[in-house]
Amino acid sequence: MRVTIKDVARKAGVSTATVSLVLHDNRRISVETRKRVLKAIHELEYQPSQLARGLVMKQTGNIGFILTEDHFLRTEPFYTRIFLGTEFEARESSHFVLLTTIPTQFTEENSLPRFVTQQSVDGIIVAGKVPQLLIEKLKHYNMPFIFIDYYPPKGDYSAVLIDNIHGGMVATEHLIKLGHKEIAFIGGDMEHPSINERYIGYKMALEKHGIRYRSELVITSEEATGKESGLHAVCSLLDRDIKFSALFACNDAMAIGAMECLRKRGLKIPDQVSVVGFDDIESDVFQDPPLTTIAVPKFDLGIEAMRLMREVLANKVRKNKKVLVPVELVLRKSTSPLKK
Amino acid sequence: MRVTIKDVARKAGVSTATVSLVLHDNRRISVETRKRVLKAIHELEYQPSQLARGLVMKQTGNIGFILTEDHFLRTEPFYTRIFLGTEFEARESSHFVLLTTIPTQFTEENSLPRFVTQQSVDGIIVAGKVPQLLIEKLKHYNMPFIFIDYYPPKGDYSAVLIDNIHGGMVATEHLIKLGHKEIAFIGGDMEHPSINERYIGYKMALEKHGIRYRSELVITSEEATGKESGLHAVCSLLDRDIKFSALFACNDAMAIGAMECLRKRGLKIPDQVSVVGFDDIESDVFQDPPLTTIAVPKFDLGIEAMRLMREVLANKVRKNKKVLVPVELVLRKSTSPLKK
DNA sequence: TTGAAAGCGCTAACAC
DNA sequence: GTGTTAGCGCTTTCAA
Repeated sequence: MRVTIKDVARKAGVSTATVSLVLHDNRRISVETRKRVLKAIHELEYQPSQLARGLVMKQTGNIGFILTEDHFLRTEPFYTRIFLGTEFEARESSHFVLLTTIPTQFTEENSLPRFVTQQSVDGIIVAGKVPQLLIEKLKHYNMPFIFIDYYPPKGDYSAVLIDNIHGGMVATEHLIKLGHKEIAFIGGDMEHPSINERYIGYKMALEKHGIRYRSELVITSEEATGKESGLHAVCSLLDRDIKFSALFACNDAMAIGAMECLRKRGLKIPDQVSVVGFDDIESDVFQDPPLTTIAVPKFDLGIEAMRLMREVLANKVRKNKKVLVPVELVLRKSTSPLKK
Repeated sequence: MRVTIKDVARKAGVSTATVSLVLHDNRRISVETRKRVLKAIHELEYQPSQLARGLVMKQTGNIGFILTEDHFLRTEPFYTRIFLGTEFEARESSHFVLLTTIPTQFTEENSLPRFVTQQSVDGIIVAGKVPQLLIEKLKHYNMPFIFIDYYPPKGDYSAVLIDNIHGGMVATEHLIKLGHKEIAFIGGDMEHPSINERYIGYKMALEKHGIRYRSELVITSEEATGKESGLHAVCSLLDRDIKFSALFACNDAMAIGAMECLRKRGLKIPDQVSVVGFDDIESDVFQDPPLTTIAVPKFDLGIEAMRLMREVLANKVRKNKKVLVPVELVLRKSTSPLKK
């Protein structure tokens, strides 16, 4: 049989109410009894029942974590790291995180995660880009939700976002400081806010340093943001005989594809072309040369989301607070000063 | 305010007990009232509180899922797939799965997952190889646990395992049927039951087909089971001038490393050496040539674990039942008939 | 500073 | 067949 608050009360010679009060360290308990109760708790190895507590306090102690199946099953442990951050931070407030995936193509036929229909969570964290339909459906339930690394086109929500604009600037400025002036940008899925922001950062850096923006140096027509897209984008640049001494790819996957093309065409990295990516994925280090990039602190994204969730749950904050997680340049071997 | 069983009872003009009985579809309720109750439930969109239910039924409705941080963050989505299987199957019985990681080097300093110390789960699923210390600590809590793809050296537990022996046989027999007689085996971390079983399967197949086991064709000295180990193992074989026309690697990672070495040494795959792996990881398809392997149904492993957990929870089964999940040969391009 | 008691939403005897 | 009632383990007024 489980040790209950009654057992503790009996052992300490007090009422259950008193035990409850010391548990919530209420100060109007005398040091004396407080000590007795604590001792009893310790000796009995008492653990309060979350169930009973939740029942009276009208909260489940759970947070739902939703992402698309694709994102969760990605080879790159991007979202798993974010989840881990959330789970880690959840320990601070004794929350549990219920992870579930939704079909990448979420349609009317698909039902919402059970923990929302069943109201088994106090709030929902949505990681990565998700179908608008999901959001619409989620709105019917009276639960706070927080986005990570995505921001729905309409509506005003709480979110934890990557500081993409700044990252884009830093990446580009790094290249500029190395003496480069002909800096290409390749991106894909430009609808995605994150990608678009990195592009904005690129443009801002150019402007700041008085370098003219040249549209022929920019590829934004790729549909996807994978290796193949990167390869394709750079090849198309090269095919059109566009000259550039440096390249900023909107993410590492594309950067890696780009390097593949560059290598194939016999261009030396970084001697002839400097390359910088974005994300800091695991395989960067195994590239030849290792890829210089903007590191995104995945774990921190999860941590911040959980913290924000706590604030929202405690009504400490307006429902549309945003937090921008800083990124930083990681110097590896794919960039070098412009050779004359 | 949440819709409760009382609201339903009032609306249907019955007692809460009746509603509860309908919910658990007890048959001694007249079709008539049953219908009324169901209607009320539907109209009010009533969702029973898991909290309240759990409190009286003395079960949390949660299952804990533990794996090491390393395993969860692996590039290859092996354990994430297993988790997904568990989570998917959990829907059948309205369970929630609480995923948490433990440090890969779990020591006395590390505490157990909160959901176990706090008794917030009804059972625990442990995926992958974990430190013995974890298991010892877990035993103190009176909860059933089930292992996936690992079996502790001591003790007798419930487990969902890959049919490695059979898989090892099938892989080897495939090679034998192709005419190969000089079949090398490379393995690492032979303490791991799964690896060792695959090795046993290899030996059994040889014996079955009257092929003499030759220890010089076997490398079991590698510490790890990664790409580098595979590369190293095969190179050492080649360095010693050992002849073989086929190779069975204990997993795909090693197989891929092996192919790298083979390619470097100028050996054609499959013309000069046929290669079979084990696991069916994502990158198999991108190898040159695509790797023939034994496919492990990761999702199914998770499903089976959850099913087994249900049986154990319902006391339908002894605590040490094991289920072996079948594997199958996936033919790709890395094997071919022996060339004379 | 502490205790008595009500009640969170549900289930399960036990009556009727 | 259906209702009454007593909890499950906790928190929280309200009294004392």
